[in-house]
This record gives sequence, C-alpha cells and structure tokens, in this order.
Amino acid sequence: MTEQIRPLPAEQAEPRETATEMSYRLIQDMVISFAIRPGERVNESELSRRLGVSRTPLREALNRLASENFLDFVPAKGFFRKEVRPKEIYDLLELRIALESAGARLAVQNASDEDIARMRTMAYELSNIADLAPSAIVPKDEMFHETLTGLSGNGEILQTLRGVNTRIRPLRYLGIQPGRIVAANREHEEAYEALVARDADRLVALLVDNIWRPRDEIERAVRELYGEIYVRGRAGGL
Amino acid sequence: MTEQIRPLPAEQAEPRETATEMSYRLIQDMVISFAIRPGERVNESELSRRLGVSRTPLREALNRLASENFLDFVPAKGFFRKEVRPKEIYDLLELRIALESAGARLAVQNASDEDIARMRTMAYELSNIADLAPSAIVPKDEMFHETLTGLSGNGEILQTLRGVNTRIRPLRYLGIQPGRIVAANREHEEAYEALVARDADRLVALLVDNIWRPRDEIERAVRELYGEIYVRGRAGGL
DNA sequence: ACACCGGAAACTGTCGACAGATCTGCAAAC
DNA sequence: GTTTGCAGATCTGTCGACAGTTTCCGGTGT
Repeated sequence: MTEQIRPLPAEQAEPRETATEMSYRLIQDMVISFAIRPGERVNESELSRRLGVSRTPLREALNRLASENFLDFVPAKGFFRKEVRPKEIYDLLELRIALESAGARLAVQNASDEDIARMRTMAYELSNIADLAPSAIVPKDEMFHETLTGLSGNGEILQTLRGVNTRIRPLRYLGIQPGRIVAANREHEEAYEALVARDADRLVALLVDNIWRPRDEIERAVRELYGEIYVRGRAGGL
Repeated sequence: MTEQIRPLPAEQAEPRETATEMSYRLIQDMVISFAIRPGERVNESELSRRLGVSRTPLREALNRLASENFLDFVPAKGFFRKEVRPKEIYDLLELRIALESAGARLAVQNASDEDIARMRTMAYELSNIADLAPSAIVPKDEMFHETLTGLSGNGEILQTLRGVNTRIRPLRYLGIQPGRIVAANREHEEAYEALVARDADRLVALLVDNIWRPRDEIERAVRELYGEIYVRGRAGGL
C-alpha cells in the first residue's frame, strides 16, 4: 500500500479514550472481579489516585455505573457496590428469560437463513469446551445467547440483555459446576437445531431450561460469598 | 403551625436535593417535553447557566441520562438528544411487551388476593377518563401497567419497564387518539378481571393488544414530528 | 463498663479555571 | 462561483481547591 497523505478516513480518527471511559471500564472490571466487594464504599480520592485521574471524570464514570445498577448512590455518603442478594439474582434471571424468550421468538420470525447458518460454528464450538476454565466458557456462552438474541433485530432487547448479563457475570463465574456444563452445552446444539427448524416453542423451552438450571448453583455461591450470613431471611428491600 | 425546634425525625432529614439530581430531573423533563429536540446538541455552558449550577454536576446528570439512552454521547463533541427513529420505537414497544408479559405471568402466580384487590379502583378509574387530556391519562395508564407488573414481585423487570416507559413517554403524548382511548380503557377492566381469575394467557393477550395498538398512531406522530423527512428509508443505524 | 459529647480528620458536592479540540466565518486562491 | 486555508471564537475534558457533611476517636461523666 502506498503512503497515505490524508490523516486517515477522518471519520474514524482513533478517538483517544477519555479518562471517563477508561475509569468506567476499569471500575466495572473491579466490580465484576470482586476487587470491590459487595457493600463496600468507593473512596473517590483513593480510587482517583490509583487510576491516575482526577475526581471529576471518576465521578462521571461512577454516575454511569450507578444508573446501570452496578453501584448504589447515597447522597452525601457516596457510591457503594451493591450487595449481592439472592432475590436480585433470581429477578435478573427471570428478566433474562423474559428477554431471551421474546428475542428468540422474534429471531425465529425475522432472521434470515444466512444469519442462522452463521451461528452454526458457535453452537458446535460450545460442545467441546467442557474442560475449559469458566473464564473461557462464560464469554462464549454469553456470546451465543447474545448473538441469538441479536437475530431478533431488536436492538433494545439486545442492549438490555447485555446489561443484565454483565451484572450477573460475577455470579456466573462463581456458579459454574463442571458437571452441569456438558448438559448446558448440549442444549446449545439443540437450540441451534430448533432455530434452524424455526420451532419457536422448542427454542424457548431450551433457553428457559438453560438459564434456570444454574439457579441452585448460584444460590450456593452466594451463600459461600456471604459465609452463611445472608440466611437471616432478608429477601426484600434493595 | 408552631415553631419546630428539632430539625426533623432525623432519619429522613429532608436530604436536600443535590444539584446533580435536580439537573437530572429537569433535563429529563426537557427531553420528554421536547424542550430539547431530537438530534439537538446540549450546550453545557448555556444549560448550566440556565439551571444555575456549574458544569460539574450538570455533566454527572448528562452521563446518567446518556447511559439510560435518553442522550447520545460523542467524545469531544458532547451530548445530543437521541433522534426519534420509528425502528427504535417499535423495538421499545416489543421490549415493553416482553417485560409486561413476563411480569403478568409472574403476577398471576405470585400476587396475593389482597394485592390484586387493591388494583380494582385503578382499573375502573381508567374507564371514565376518556375525555381527559393525554397529560392526565398517560400517567394513570402507566401507573396501571407498572402496578400490575409490580405484582410480579420482580423489581428488575419493573425497573426496566419504568425506564422503557419514560423513554417512550414523549411519543405517547403525541400518539394518543381520542377514538382509541375508550377501547384501551375497556381492556384495562378486562385485564383486571383476567388477573382476578388468574387467567395468565388471557391477561397477556389483553396486554399485548393494548400495547401494540398505538403502533400506527405513533408512526404517524413520528412522521409529523419529522415533517415526512424520515421516510427516506433509514431504519437501521443508531 | 457504658453512653454521651465534642473536636479533628476524612470525604463528598460543587465551583471556576485552563488546555486542547472543534466549529465558524471570512478571505484568498483557483 | 466554488473551494481551500486559516485564525478567532466556542466548547468539551480535566484539574485542583474549597465549603459543608459525615465519620471517627478519644475524653468525660455517670
């Protein structure tokens, strides 16, 4: 290729990542990886020092994360990582079912045969990774579900699902049990076949099973996380 | 009223509204009321002057609104009110159906008879307001749907629905046609009856009808809003 | 031992300022 | 007449600072 004089297509001129965006990304990672623990207060001064930015962009990132329900915000007190309550996890799983079910029915109705064919690789790839670490499986599993939901053509459902998946991601890492992975992955194959056959009811049934099954594992994980403390019966509230 | 010495019950010490929260509320109102028009850029300096706050809390509010999809954010360019695309409205209506359907089924399963009885007034109140202005009807209609969804006991579904409703609220004001209101309100009565009878399938069917019907009205409203311009066939994108 | 109180320390909420990027409009060149 | 280039004006991104709260801690009184 010859020398380019013009700076670049100009449109996509490598928009240098802003301090707010970097903070957003890093803090979200800290939440997902439990580097900030449930209930913990976020010390703005200390965190801004660690990230090498001032408090202004840091707080902009914190506000975004709060409105996306990763953090709680209490005026004059600050930002806190949300507690992990079993009730909230259940609610998120139910929401995920609602989103993926609706998405799947729309996908059966709207997706082209070419779009569907493109998922084949992904579906079968998920059959042969049962011995990989959760950190390798979870992203692929999420990708499968999100791609399927994306075939609905409905960007709002997809975006909402992405938010839900990000919020339950830390629990998924804790909740995965080797024994269950094989079954879950078989279901991905079956789901793909149901999609090819445009069998919406069967597709939805498979997705519901696939999403609901980890429920017990997740409850166990939450209990371990809190050292049995949460059993005090609180299920309501924030 | 006599002089109060004690500041207040202390617990609920009237947490004075913060500049960020006030900005958030006012800007959201400006979006809903079209005081900021689709595609329009938000001038931070001017807006901060008008709201009487500095740019710091203003930008925190803008970041929240951006992550809730009321605004688009382009680095180094600023915040813009989102364009109103028919495709996005359709997607939001489909999402609303997914959320309310799931919520309704859970409500049939979880709600106590007392909870349901408490909705009676609301359902029948909606039968006798067909001649009121949209500004009076829309909140009551939203309240009915959100209360019903709340009976599911699932806070995540409810919160997501609230966000969706807020985003389509400006369109609902534009999209209401007197003729349709009567039918919609009869459906509220019928929905209530279906809930009492714990007939999930019928309840969901009624809700779907109720949500989908305004579709054409909304398309008309969007076309008027854009003066026929949007017909150029763009349906994808942002 | 324990509850209460007061001052110091730490932290949040907000501001004004500045640097760099972007936009605007005019003038020169073709 | 249209395009190009440039300089001034405008706007965003980020910073450090300050005021008002909240939290912490030790002392005091019972």
